Amino acid sequence: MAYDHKSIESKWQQAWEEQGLYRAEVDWSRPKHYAVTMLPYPSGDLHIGHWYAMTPSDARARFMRMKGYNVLFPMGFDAFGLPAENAAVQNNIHPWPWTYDNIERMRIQLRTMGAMFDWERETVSCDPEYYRWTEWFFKRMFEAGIAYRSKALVNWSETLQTVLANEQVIDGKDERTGQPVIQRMMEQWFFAITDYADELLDFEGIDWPDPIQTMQTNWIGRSEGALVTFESPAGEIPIFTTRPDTLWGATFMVLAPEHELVAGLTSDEQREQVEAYVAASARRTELERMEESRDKTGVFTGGYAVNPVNGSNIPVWIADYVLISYGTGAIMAVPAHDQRDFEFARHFELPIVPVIHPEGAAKLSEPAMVESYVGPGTMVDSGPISGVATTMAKGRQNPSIAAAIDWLEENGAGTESVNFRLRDWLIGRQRYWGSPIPIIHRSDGTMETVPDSDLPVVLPEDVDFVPTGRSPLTYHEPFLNTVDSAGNPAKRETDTLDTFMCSNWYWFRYLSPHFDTAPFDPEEAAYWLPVDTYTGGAEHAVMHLLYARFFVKVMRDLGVFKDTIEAMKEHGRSPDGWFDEPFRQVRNQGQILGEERRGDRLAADGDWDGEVLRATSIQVGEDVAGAVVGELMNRTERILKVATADGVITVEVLADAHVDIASIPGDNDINQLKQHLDVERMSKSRGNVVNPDELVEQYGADTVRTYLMFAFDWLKGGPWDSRGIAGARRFLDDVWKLGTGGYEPKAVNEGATTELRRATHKMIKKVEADMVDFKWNTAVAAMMTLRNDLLAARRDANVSGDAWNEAVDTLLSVLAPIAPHITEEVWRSRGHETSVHASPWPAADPELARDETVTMVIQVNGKVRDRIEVPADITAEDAEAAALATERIAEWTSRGEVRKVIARPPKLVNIVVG
RNA sequence: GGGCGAGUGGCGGAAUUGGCAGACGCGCAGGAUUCAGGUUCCUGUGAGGUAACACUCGUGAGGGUUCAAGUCCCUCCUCGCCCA
Repeated sequence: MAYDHKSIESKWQQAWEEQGLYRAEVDWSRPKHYAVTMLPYPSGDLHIGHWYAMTPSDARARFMRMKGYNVLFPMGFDAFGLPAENAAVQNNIHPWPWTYDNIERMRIQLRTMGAMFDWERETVSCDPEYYRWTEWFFKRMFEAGIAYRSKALVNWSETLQTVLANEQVIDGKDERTGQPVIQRMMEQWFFAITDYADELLDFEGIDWPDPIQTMQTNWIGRSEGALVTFESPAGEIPIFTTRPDTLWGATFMVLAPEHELVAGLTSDEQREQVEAYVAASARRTELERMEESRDKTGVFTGGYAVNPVNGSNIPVWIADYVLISYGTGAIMAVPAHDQRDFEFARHFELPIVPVIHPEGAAKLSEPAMVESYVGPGTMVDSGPISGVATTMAKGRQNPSIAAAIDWLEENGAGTESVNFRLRDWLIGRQRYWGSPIPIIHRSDGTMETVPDSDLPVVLPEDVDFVPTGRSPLTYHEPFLNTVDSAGNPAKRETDTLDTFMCSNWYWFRYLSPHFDTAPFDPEEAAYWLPVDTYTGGAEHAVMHLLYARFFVKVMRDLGVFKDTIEAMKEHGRSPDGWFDEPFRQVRNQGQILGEERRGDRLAADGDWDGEVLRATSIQVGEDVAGAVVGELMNRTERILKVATADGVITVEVLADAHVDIASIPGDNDINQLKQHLDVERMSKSRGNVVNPDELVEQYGADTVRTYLMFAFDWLKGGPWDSRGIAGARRFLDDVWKLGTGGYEPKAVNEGATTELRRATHKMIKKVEADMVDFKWNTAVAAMMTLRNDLLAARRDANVSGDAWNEAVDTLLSVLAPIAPHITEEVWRSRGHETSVHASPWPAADPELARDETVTMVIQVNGKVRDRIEVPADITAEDAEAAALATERIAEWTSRGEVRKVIARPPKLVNIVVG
């Protein structure tokens, strides 16, 4: 019988579900493993990227299960968010049915993966049963002062009289109505994530990828320095600086245009200019303002402030590169030692006063400076700290900074301070399709929370999605109008929560999705928490993964885990250190890109040098002509391989060749050829979208899973190649035939039998190590190698039946996590009573896996000159003697004197002959 | 501009972390099976070189450390991500 994936896969998916094979239940007698893969947004179609993310995570969970763990691997939907609301506005479909229809479709698609999801624990974040607790968390955070309202710059549409989300603003205009949008300070909801900044910098005890730790650390951006206050007629201007040692070189100040003292500092002569500038910067987003390539702009206010270190009066400017949301919204400018300040000073002809004497160089002279000096040296013209050395070190590690901070503190001019780049998390969204914020605004302007018994505040369903740019909640009177606790008329909060808040705690809800007295059941939590392995895309490296860490620390501090900790203790497990971080181990997969396109048509002209064309002219485009015309296949340095009608031609591009690429305007160079090739290749443009449903139909889920895990380095991803999948299918066809075809030994050979057993046990060891490490491609390669050994053994029929059966059953066991259906079918057909997925992981016997002899490489002066078979336990002396004794080596050693012999038994001997 | 990561056959990718470069697969070529195509089965497949060996070259470029470098160090080029 041939391998028919269709009947097998649906049969086993149904059987596993009926038997509840993947239902995970608390069992204190067994070790647990809680595996979570990032839950999908219900866009309506499962794409190949979902398979690439989820099926290896499933394989890992299955592997852990076979290793003896009680494994929980749930699935859910992150269902609030923008696309549903856009669909509502564009197609007049309410987000509710749109979302739930999509979820229904995706559930079916997800089932075709054959993953071990425990559907009993499914969680949907837009379900009132779920967001009741999202609101509850918000309430606790509000009560604890972690959720608060404060002014922030927002996108404001004067014509619509509404705040717009960043995604709604394109080029400074509302994307729907085209009305202008300005930046305006307004009251917004925040979470005080900066309170946890220091703790979030600590990754002790968790196993996360280094790049993520680096990204989060940079994102938090801790910098040490001092807070210094400048006096001005309009009031005190505090600034934060990382270089208080250069205060004596501060020649002007710059305030953000939104700074509250701007109006007070502005002189009458300057008022018109200042007001125009403030209005102009309101039209720019923060992102635009931070573009460094932009020309420096700014306006003098006409006001002055006093530098506290020397009493000098320095001019106060405003410029939009200073952001109100960073630090204090004001900076001191030291043009001699800061490049941005230097450029500003030169542009506006402001004074530059050097205060660092560069190491081993002449003293800086202001008129001659063409850029700021940021290197080490000695402080000069800096009052009390003159003569102190300055280094490249940051904070107090730098003697000049330490001296300056000490002086500031002694003289009451400033204090040592730490500033973070991280800002508090703006969580309010002027959107409908999100979790409501359970706040009531009283008529006197104060706020109160909705009582727990009234949670959740439910989104009204009878809303109109008129494309006004405003959230329907803002004009839905029955929702809006309510009463406060005293019975007086009041208004509901109409902001909803950022969807990152919903995805902050979903793995807790999986534990008990229908629990109705708390966000999660402490009895479940005590057993399953924390999450042991969390997998998902690296695009969530900062936001989601940082917010998740923050949120768990908040939960801990709010005492949310109190009952869980009690339950844990009752079961004799120590809760210490288990509730500081959400995920003990995190791994990120790469991304699957669109299928490679053939390279572009290219024509080259030049002079032939043998087979190689030395090109003086290259053209890329559709209608091109030249000596060589074909598709660009590959490029290394100056060498191009071009597939022409006559085969592959090598073209060397001369250094001064003329390059013309039709799709890239202007002058082109050779490097752009490669870039162009790559960009085209990786484009996800229409026509190369990979549909997993079609692949499953044609090859089967097992083949798709195997191919995805085999063809890529999981951490890297890469372009899809539709041809390669045939190899995965051939492998499974072979597994089918080897497992179901029977085997009759003819002439049993002791050596061949031992070899097969050795290969089997080596394979177990290799696959196990690879699966622990998420190295799916090499795990599959090791299985394919055993497949090749089995094919050879069957052809020769020279291994014992026992060795054959051991090898086949082992192959099925280790392949089971990757290809769950075919392995189950073949496993059962071989007479096993229970599921392969409930069977234990095979044990690698180190005795059987050990090689008796190995191939030893003999090198002469580092080059391989001979190979011999030696016993695996050969001593260094014997290895050396054996190496020197071979005929070929004798030939080489006779040419000179043996100066040295390095023996690394049993793999290598290197003989130095000179 | 700064930080992190990467660059290996025609392609995807291996290489036990300093010890045989190219595992495994795709593709391609030759052969067998077949009326034929496909499937399947054998064999080969980094480049040069040879009748075949030998040998020479070869992991983006250049230099260095070492008995030994894809791997470590320095300079440079290119790509990707993050931050400015």
